Amino acid sequence: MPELPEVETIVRGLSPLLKGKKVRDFFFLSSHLWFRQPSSLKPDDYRAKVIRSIRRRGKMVIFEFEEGLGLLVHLKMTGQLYLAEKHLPVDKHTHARMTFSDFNRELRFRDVRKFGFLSCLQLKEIEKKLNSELGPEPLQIDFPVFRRLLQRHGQKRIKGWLLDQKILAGIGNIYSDEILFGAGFHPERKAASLSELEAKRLFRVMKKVLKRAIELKGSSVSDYVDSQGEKGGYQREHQVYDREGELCRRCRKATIRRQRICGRSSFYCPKCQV
DNA sequence: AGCCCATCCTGTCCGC
DNA sequence: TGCGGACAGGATGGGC
Repeated sequence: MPELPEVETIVRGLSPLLKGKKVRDFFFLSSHLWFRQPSSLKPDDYRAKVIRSIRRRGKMVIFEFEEGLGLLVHLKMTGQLYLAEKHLPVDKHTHARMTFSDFNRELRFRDVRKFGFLSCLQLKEIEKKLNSELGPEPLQIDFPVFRRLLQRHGQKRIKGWLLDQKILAGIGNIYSDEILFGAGFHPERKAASLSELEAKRLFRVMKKVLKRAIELKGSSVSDYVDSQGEKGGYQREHQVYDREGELCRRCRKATIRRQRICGRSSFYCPKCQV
């Protein structure tokens, strides 16, 4: 599932290649993608527009075109956004394509489970939506703000706290489990139960895990590939995620437990995480 | 405020 | 070897 490190990797891959390129054609291949998402613009409106920038906010990708046009993309669990040679055939899971007049590859949106979306909106509308739906970026936040957020939502369990996009934007099921293992906290600990020192540890580990995952171009579980169709490498460093029944890599005594917490499969070491 | 559940969707896996 | 059912999960919305 593309979370912050995966989406960051995609954006870093797309940005240098697509910045300044002019759209030739943009079209949806699946009607569900068009009808399920509110849009104020039509795909045809993007014709001949130049891409000014591509950026990430939380788990979302934002394309900025000239004249205030924007495109908001969320990959949810199985979405893919990548560049492909135009002549390569599209399969039934490819739902949108964008071609360029000055680039020999095309941008494709593919999503097996159809949870992801593209939203054709003005940049101003996108900004408004992001500001109302997302909390701050985990890699930009400073410790005092982080601590305040822990206290403000203190009754939440720490796993649900990390997963809540309104509190912090970009962390999903894989990284919440890896961060909690790294910091040594049981996923059901209440956010407000962390002492100042413990909060600092969580803060530090959160940044370390996310940065390392970006270095390795994300975790390839499920369908994740980057903008060039390549897999990431961070899954090789997973300590707990999807390791149920395996030996804990830290204590070498307990085995990793899997438990449904906050509506998600949660993996943790019962000995190392308290 | 926060928890739980259902919903969207389809490929995969398990048991018979 | 095949079939049916359970399961996975990001975000949302409803009910408690």
